[in-house]
Amino acid sequence: MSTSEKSGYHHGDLRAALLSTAMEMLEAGEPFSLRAVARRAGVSPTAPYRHFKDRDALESALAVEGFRELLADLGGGRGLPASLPDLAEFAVAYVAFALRRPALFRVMFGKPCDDADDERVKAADALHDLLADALDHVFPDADASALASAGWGLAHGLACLYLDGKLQAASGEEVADRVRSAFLAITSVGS
Amino acid sequence: MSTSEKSGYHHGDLRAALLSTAMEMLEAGEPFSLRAVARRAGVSPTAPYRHFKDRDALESALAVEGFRELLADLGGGRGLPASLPDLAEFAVAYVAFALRRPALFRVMFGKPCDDADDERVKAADALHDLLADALDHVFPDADASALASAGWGLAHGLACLYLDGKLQAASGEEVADRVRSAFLAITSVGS
DNA sequence: ACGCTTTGTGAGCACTGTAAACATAGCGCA
DNA sequence: TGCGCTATGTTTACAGTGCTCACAAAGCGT
Repeated sequence: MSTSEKSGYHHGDLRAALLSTAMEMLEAGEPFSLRAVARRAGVSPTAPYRHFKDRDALESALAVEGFRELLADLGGGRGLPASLPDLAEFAVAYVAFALRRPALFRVMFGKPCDDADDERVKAADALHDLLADALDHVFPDADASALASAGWGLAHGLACLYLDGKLQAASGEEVADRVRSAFLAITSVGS
Repeated sequence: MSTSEKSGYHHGDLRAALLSTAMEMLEAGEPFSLRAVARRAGVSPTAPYRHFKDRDALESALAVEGFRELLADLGGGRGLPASLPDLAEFAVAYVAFALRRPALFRVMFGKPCDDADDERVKAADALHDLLADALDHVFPDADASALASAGWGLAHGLACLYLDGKLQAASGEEVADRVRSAFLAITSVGS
């Protein structure tokens, strides 16, 4: 009641409605367009422009939400990792997120980050910082920044490659196993 | 002469012409559409459909070419890497390729691999195999497959993150340094 | 109660991908 | 040599897209 169906003409909270229907379409795997979300939200094709400058602006907003969820996925119920295997689970969770919400993941990472969008930049930085904290926690003596980039890069790269089918695995479980293996393999290479 | 301007109506080798003008547009950073490449090739808007089923088919062909070049970049003038630093240079070269040809890189990796396109699948596999060979060469005792995935993932992830501005660096040199550092950091973490 | 600002609507433009019917020209075969 | 088949290019057309602009409705402060 509170967020919807007020009168007929004025929607009440179109912005939120647009975001959530857009998110639904993303989850459903439907290709989405500004017009399509407008249609589905029961509103005229140009109404979204009152709330989003651009198609890109809508996507940015979705991406920000995505970053929030990804961060929650990584941080939530886990606390800072304390060991190498804990870090591997980070990577596993990252890839799992990408595979569970492929379209959203693509929106988050598929195109150059719009630097003008502060929220989006901040969200990405938050992720990097979380990684850096985690790695600094496990390896206090190492170059935390380099390690954070490496960790993020590894997780992100594997996510992309599995998402695009460049690497393949039969099930989600198998993906998790392989990501774990990859992570442990590359971190135990220095003899 | 041999590949161009025959009569007026029949182009001679439109397919190749379309591919190369599309590639040029990609390199120039212009957003490309089937119609646009047709226009630029001096041909009617629907002519490309005689040579490519789809927009996707054109992109796949470009991607295949991209994989060829990436492989050449990685293999050429280097031979199989023999040490960990050699492998780091692999990653550096991979990321450098992505930054030097961003649009092409996005075409290669930006969307799910069309499994129906054999050439494209084969090209991607070739890359993975090259990596696996290299890693098996440097670490004969390790799980080559896991290491290859990890190495590819790391390089690919860093490429994406720098490309999207999620990680930042002032110059190409700095990117190279950071990629090297990241690679060396994560491979020397097991004490 | 009046006007200003916010929010939604409508028509319209330039563009895209794609399909279908048509035109041209080169090549194999009589 | 000439005839027709097929490959290749053209035209026309349609639905869908992002986006702009002029208009309409509704809520809010004075």
